Amino acid sequence: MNIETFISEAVRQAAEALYGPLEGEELQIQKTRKEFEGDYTLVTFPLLRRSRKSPEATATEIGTYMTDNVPEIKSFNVIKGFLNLSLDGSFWAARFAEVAADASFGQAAPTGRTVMIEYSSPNTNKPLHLGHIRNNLLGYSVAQILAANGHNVIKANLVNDRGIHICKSMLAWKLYGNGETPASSGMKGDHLVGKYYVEFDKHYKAQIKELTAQGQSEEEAKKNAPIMLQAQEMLRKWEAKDPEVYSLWETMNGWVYEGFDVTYKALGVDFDKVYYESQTYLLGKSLVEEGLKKGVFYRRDDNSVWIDLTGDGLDEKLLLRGDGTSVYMTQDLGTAFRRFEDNKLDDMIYVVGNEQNYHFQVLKLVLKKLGYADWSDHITHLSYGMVELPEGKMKSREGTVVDADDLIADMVTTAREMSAELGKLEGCTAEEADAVSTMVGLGALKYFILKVDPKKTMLFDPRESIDFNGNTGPFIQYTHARIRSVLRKAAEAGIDMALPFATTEPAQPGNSARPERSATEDCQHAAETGQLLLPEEIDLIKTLSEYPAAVRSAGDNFAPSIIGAYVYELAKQFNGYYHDHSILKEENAEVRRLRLQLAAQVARVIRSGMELLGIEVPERM
RNA sequence: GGUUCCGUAGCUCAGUUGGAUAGAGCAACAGCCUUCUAAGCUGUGGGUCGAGCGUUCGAACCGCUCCGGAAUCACCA
Repeated sequence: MNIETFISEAVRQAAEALYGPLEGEELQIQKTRKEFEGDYTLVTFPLLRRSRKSPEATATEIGTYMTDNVPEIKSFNVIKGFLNLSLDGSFWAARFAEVAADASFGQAAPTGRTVMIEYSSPNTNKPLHLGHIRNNLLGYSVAQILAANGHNVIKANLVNDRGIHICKSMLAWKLYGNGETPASSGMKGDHLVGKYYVEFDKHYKAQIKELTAQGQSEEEAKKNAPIMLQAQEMLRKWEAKDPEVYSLWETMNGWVYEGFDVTYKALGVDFDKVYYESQTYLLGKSLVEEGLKKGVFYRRDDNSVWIDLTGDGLDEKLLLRGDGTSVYMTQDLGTAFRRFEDNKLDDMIYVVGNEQNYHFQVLKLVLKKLGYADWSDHITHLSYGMVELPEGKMKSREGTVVDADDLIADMVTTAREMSAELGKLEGCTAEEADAVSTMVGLGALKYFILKVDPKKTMLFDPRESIDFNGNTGPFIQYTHARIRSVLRKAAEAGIDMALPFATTEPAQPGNSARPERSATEDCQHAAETGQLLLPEEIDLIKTLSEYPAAVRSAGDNFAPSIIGAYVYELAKQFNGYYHDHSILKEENAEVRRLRLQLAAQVARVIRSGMELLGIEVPERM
């Protein structure tokens, strides 16, 4: 049952019985704030023009009507214009039974919509860094969240494997590499190629210096540096499919992909489709022709094609070079078009940094002007903020880039040290210690990044390692591990765990493992006899039942941070409960059973929520 | 200059379509392990929600104007 719907319908009926038909926006219902008694609150101000009474009188009138007519409403109180309604314990018991019995809790029914989400999109000339980590984690998590919202999700990666930057690495390797390979150097492929990209830049700068010393202007020197001219020559050869250049390109890209695969695997992200720009960069030209025909685009004297967007507050934008070759926009128009057609997409999401906001604004506008508004409207640029260091932006030239592989390794090492220090690794095999350190280190990193609203610029200070206490991934993982530990102990002690709502199958007659009462009856009985459902337990049930709403909201807003906040709140709340109430030592078997089940459901939802963030949770830590 | 975005505690961040006395974590200080894992729990201090107008019964949230910061406005991708 959807609780919010239930409440708002009940309130609507009460209000309409008292004041006649209402408009939609006149009913404002929200969760009651912690500091007041009650579960849900009606804000009466919008109703006053109907009731023609004071806020207090209106609230009291509706509250009285509801306690008299709605069995689930136990009591109410009025504070200023706010009507706080308290639901009966058995109501929450029934909700809990529903949650426990729902094997796919948090997973929405299929919507039939197909959504493609493109993320990662690396260049093949250097290894991944912290910025890519944010991109990958966001992309993967949003994909998980959309799947949980019932969509068919296609995870796509568009690899930028061509262009002058690739040639720079290739050329530097050819000139200075002495045949070095990942195998010969023991270096990860992407790092090796990245090394030569840096090497290129070093020589390039030296040559510029030399040329300016000879009297050339800086601009001339940049153009005339021999190494740059050679790189451009190499690009031309590549485009002409020169066998030697092409083969080198394939080899070096192969190294990079091997390296990326390792990083992706470490991050726990994957893709359903990988596109290579070398195969798509010629797309989009037919769309340009179409635009010219429709008079949306125009051709300049030098034969280049443009669109004038000044009427929309933007600028004039180039769509095709004078020599007929594509630019970024041409390609993106083409790939967008092809993807919608090939995959029958309902939505297309690009996880790309906010530095490209303008590009996507233009992309959508151009598609719209071409008459593809139905697609344009279903393109979302999931624009995320940069990750900054205390001294500002990461700059590869200044060596302030935080390398993805290094960071991951550091996090795992820190996790291991911390675990050892706390004595958590005693009695563990080496494999277990590895597995837990990896889980916790990555959990800390991922949560740290995903808990921040995607669109905000975020700060990362490499000098202070990421926290493991407080609002962190390990805190949530730890809560899960503690619950699992309790459940293990219960099983070992042979405590009755065969709870009817612990399982997905309906109770079978003759299945002796199950008690005779149903879950709901069990809870209700307990609630009636006052043995179960302490206020803290009701609070936990309330929070548990909000999980689907959190999943929905995270999906609507493409915001893993909403899941993060939810799971943290749940874990925190459970920790307080755990501290105050013993589960295994509870003597009343019925109460103990419910507490075990409550703990089990909290663990389940934590696991499920963390899965949406791409974070694993350990059985012990 | 145009466009887009951001500004909340010393620091890092929440704050769901406008609601009650603005919340967490870190850092600081004070407590809690003979008791299901102390990576935990409890308490204390800490705020002109960048500023000012306006809309409203009610604004951190909506509108306008400033101030401060970021990105972008390439025949790069």
